[in-house]
Amino acid sequence: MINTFSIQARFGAHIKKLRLQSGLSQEAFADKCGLDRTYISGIERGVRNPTLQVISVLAGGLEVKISMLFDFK
Amino acid sequence: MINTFSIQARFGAHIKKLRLQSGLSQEAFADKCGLDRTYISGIERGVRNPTLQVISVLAGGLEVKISMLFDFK
DNA sequence: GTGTGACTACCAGTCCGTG
DNA sequence: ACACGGACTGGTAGTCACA
Repeated sequence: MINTFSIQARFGAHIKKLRLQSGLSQEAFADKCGLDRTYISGIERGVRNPTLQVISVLAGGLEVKISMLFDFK
Repeated sequence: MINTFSIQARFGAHIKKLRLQSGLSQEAFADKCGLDRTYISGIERGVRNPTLQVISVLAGGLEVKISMLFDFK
């Protein structure tokens, strides 16, 4: 697959930024998304590789379009 | 997690559209991405739930920004 | 050139906990 | 409120033969 490494790290950092802008804690955000709190933590730290469905859910939880989650790069 | 519906189908359709606009066959596209042809097929048909890393590779193969892969919706 | 079912190894995602 | 760990289950990555 040979990847494009820090995509997870950059994605996670961006998610964190958007979450903080929404004034949500990781826990509140996780609840809103219906995901596990530790999983959100992992995503933001760049150690998780979320699927399309999860990315979609994250966008929903942040109340933004998916494309906005990729407004870095 | 409760599924946010046909996000996969819509994503796949959009990938297909972008691929055709690039004049690539599934095979050529798969080669360019370093992925299997049948895997691309699955994504375009909406039966696969690709991860962030795969999505990143797809964007690279199409030579577009990731956010452009979500320009639907 | 593409759709599809089946397959194994590995990871996505959950749940328990700690500091 | 968050980082980080271990253990677990189901789903995804990646590939094949065949239509």
